[in-house]
Amino acid sequence: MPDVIDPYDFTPRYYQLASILRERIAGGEYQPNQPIPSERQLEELYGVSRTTIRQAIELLMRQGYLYREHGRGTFVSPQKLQKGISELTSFSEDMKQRGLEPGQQILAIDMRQPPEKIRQRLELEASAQEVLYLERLRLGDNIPMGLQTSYTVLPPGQTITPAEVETQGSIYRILQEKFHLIPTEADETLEVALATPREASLLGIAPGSPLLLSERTTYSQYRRVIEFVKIVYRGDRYRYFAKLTR
Amino acid sequence: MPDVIDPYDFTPRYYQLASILRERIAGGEYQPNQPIPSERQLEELYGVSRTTIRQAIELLMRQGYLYREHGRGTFVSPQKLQKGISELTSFSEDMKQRGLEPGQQILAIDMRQPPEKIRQRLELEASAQEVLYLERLRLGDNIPMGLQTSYTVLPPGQTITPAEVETQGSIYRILQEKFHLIPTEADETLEVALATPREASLLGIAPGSPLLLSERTTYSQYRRVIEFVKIVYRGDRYRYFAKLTR
DNA sequence: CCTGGTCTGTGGTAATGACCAGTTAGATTA
DNA sequence: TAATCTAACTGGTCATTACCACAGACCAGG
Repeated sequence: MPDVIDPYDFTPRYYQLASILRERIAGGEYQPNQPIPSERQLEELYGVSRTTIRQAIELLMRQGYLYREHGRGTFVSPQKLQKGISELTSFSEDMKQRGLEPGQQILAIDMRQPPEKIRQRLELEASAQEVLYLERLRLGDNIPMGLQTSYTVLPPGQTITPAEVETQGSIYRILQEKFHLIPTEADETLEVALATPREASLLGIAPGSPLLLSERTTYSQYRRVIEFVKIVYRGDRYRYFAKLTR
Repeated sequence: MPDVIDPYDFTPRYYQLASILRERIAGGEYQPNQPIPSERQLEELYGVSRTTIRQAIELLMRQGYLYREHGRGTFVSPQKLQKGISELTSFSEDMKQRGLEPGQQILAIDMRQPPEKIRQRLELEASAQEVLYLERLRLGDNIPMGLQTSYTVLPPGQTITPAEVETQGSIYRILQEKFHLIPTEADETLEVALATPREASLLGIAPGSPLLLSERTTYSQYRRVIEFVKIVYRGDRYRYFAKLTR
């Protein structure tokens, strides 16, 4: 990434500028809680308009790199760089962020009519189409971390084969590459549950052991439900992170 | 809220416009998954520039009311209005959102030197100042929901009296009104824990019962740590909500 | 010594005009 | 008929100019 704006680059200028500033921050050139150059100065420095400058800065603010104070300036956030700020991630990405090698063991995969409760959460009509059912044991560094049950809504007439899931690993990637469906938003709930005998034996713990139960509904860029996922995590191995803002 | 932009209003025009559009959506005038007028049309309709239109729309997108598709239009999100989208809230606000009457029973309140582990999370120097220690039983509709332990950093020399906490209820409000400290960001972790005998008796459950353990570090508008809060919730009574985005 | 102005630099809001980049539907062409 | 092109939308990016609102420093007057 060069240090100047390239007008012949395809990517927007405000995006290029954001990358440059992000590097300056990462490189320690701009220190935490210290101001970066003012908008008017940046205008001079990089030969772009204030409109563009502000777009770049807003992007970096949303990403948590900068904060502003009216009348004072724009400052570098003192955030220790921490992965896993509550963004929408798949289990695979989640594990990688924690520095663990993601793995999985598929227990079931087929197309089926979802039960009534699930059908409602998928916002499907009663004349229900079949959805992809998938039950997987999720591993981190080859150790069972959780048991995941998912119902995925595919475009009518489409299917995903077991082979595809095996090789790709991430359902999200398949959805994106094959159907151009991009998960952009999700609602998640977390609560405590106790392991059933089946869950316990699969996870290698005693029945009745405490679990962290996550239920997630994922929406596409068109605000349609893509999937409903239920995961029970081993209570002793998993911790959930969230970054909240006001 | 009028249906026209008032140039003599103190509030920014893009904010006024956002309110108007939000009402049109709430009133069903703009239907879910249907397009709202294009940016050029809104320019005509409300007599403001496209710059302002776009700011209003971006605001409503961040709030989840609208989504856009390049080349097609701007559409109303089909989201059922749901409270508790992962925003930074206090326990009191949280309870209200769930339709429960928040209550509390203060078990301890004093100024003290925090233990080493806590001091690090508060990002305080070793020459540690005293912080406000508070232990409260949190109630929802007069039923124990959780046990909260908090360490709050006050400006040097300042204190908060038990009376203030009793009457105000919310520490956040006191911080804001008395010290102009606004909580703007927080990091939270959730995991499973088992009730100690003391926790169990306070919460009215059996020792060893599963709990949802939340640890939260809250930051001010100046990106300084305001407080560190640990809450154990009754596993059978509490569920955590989060809204994730990509 | 404090109080209240004023000046200057900061970000915040807004209008205008221009062009780029997807999407769609109707007209045109093979 | 079917494929293609084109024109007219949509939102996305960018430059320029102007003025407002807040913070801080400095200075004059009490």
